[in-house]
Amino acid sequence: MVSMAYNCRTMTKSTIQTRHLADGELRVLQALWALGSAPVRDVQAEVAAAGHELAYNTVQTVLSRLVEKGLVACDKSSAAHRFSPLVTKERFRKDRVRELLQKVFDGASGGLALQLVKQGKLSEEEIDGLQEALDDLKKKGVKRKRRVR
Amino acid sequence: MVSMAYNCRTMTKSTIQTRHLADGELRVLQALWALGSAPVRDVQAEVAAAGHELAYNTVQTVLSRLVEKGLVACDKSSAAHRFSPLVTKERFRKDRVRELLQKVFDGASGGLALQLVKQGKLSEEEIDGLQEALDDLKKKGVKRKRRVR
DNA sequence: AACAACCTCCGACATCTGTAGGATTCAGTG
DNA sequence: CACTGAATCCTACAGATGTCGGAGGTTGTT
Repeated sequence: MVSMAYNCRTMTKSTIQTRHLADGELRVLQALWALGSAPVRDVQAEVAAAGHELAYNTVQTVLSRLVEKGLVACDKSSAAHRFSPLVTKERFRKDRVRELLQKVFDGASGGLALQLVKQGKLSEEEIDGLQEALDDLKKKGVKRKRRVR
Repeated sequence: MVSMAYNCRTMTKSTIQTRHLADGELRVLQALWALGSAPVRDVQAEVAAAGHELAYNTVQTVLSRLVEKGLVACDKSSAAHRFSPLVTKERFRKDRVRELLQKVFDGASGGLALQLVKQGKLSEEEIDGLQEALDDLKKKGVKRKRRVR
């Protein structure tokens, strides 16, 4: 029924916006990211493996809600339906960061980043990766106006 | 399931953990951060100023819910109660970052930071600040096991 | 065919959030 | 003191989520 709750199906990549998911839904989606495509039974197992036991039916309900929201696809061709994620983990992460920035950090990326560098225990590799990214940024881009939104 | 969702009133600073707040509650809390301490009327005005018109009673309800959750204090000594935040914006931000890290980034700070640097539009100053922070980290911390906070 | 296993579908109920109306109470003014 | 305007308190209702139970359809096996 198309459920236009989230019209995240316009085609420009940057238009897609996933909304904040509640804990349970996120857990199930994460299981799907790990599995790629799977029937309820497997998703349930994966969620359980991740530390959250849930009744079969519960997983099913959550999955169908995710389908309604357009975040998961359901292939009904065979007896046991197979579900698969429609958003990538990367996309989702990006959106969550954006959300956090807007809602909690007044859009100041620098503040969040700084907070992270100070509070997160970064490994040497991570530090290197970051420095590299920063150098890049500085070198080639400071004025490039990348318009989004 | 006991619903002990929020027993955040133990006194050690590091024990306090604010839970994810819904949008409306966050907006009200933000107004309080801006005001410091204020009666409903003022909070309502502040929230409105920030772009969200709400009925007086709505603000009041949200405030009392925040009080229940232990995030806001209510001084009833005078006729019009005065509300004030019990958590600082900093504390809250820190917790939200931690939450995002755990729920969406598998605890990998580096991933989030990188995401930010790439996606967030950082100003030159922010970039400099970050590089500095990173240099610091690298210089003094790499092998020292770094006792938590 | 009859049975057991497994699935899906539908319905349900509790909690949390958004939003607010109506009743009640209180403080200041003729 | 009676009235008025403002503030508080209580109640409500709808939508989103968390969590399932039970009815009823498929399928593989005896």
